[in-house]
Amino acid sequence: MRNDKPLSMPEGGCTCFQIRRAARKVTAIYDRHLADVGLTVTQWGLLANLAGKPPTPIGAYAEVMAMDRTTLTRNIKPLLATGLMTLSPGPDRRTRALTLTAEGKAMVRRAYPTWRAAEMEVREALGTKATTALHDTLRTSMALLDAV
Amino acid sequence: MRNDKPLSMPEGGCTCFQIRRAARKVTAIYDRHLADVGLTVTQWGLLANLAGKPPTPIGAYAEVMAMDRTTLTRNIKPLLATGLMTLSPGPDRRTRALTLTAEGKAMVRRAYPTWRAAEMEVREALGTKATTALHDTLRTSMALLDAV
DNA sequence: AACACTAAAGTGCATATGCACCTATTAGCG
DNA sequence: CGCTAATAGGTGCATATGCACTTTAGTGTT
Repeated sequence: MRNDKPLSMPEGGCTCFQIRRAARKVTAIYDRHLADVGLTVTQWGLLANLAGKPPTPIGAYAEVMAMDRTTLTRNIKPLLATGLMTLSPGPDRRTRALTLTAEGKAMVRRAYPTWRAAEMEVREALGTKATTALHDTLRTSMALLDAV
Repeated sequence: MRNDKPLSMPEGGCTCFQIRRAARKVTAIYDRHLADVGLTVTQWGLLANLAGKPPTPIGAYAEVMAMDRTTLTRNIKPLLATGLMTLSPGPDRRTRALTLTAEGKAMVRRAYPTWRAAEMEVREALGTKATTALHDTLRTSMALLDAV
């Protein structure tokens, strides 16, 4: 086997590159839609998933969102600043629990159709079959990686 | 159809959330391996894909890497600072062309096995079938989204 | 040549990401 | 009770991301 060019196609063959590229592309679509209501897709996710939950500590919510705890700490900053969620003291003096405010709930209701529009744009671009394949593949892959 | 709870599972059902979560997870694996040689996966990608290319202008390279031009401008900063690549003047006084330095080429050779190790870790966690499915699905999906 | 238009790249701002490290508090154990 | 472990959370630093805007340089038209 010749081996002069062992540095083959990291961009085409690198799983990480592929998935990051896809994340950038898809994020751009969602962010473009959600900009109409002044949210990023990350912020939308944090708000929408908190809706209906009881006051949730930072660490627990980070786990739910599969996000680093310190990343969550920073990601909620603009949401706290705009009054869409609040940090209330937990049972523990260490703990601080996240809750949606009334404004936050209103925002979730307002942003929902916008999120749906983004979701539909992707769904229409991909078609039903590719959309299902993408969801299934990602879900399966993540389950396998989480198991490690 | 009842519609009292229209705000259904954005985290499970949101394509964007799924793909960003996957990107975080996979990035962590690659970054953990590549930290051994002092690179992030983004930096590895930028170095490895520049190897063998003639001096490439910023904008052109951003397009190759499917990355925003201004993001590339910033991502190359640590690579320029550590002397792994250089910006030389292009044919045009507006243009600045990227090239790997000798140190950069050496780094690519050195980091290659490390990258392979990360790739293999993911591949082994997923198995051959899921790995192929992930690659194919992402490639297909991106082609469909780029077409829009 | 003068002026408008386009192209290449950088900056300001804001967010997203995560490791290493720090602080405060609680739980547990002798 | 007092010391130690573990737990919850925040900060510093560095990178990653991209939109809006600016700067500089080439292009083209009259």
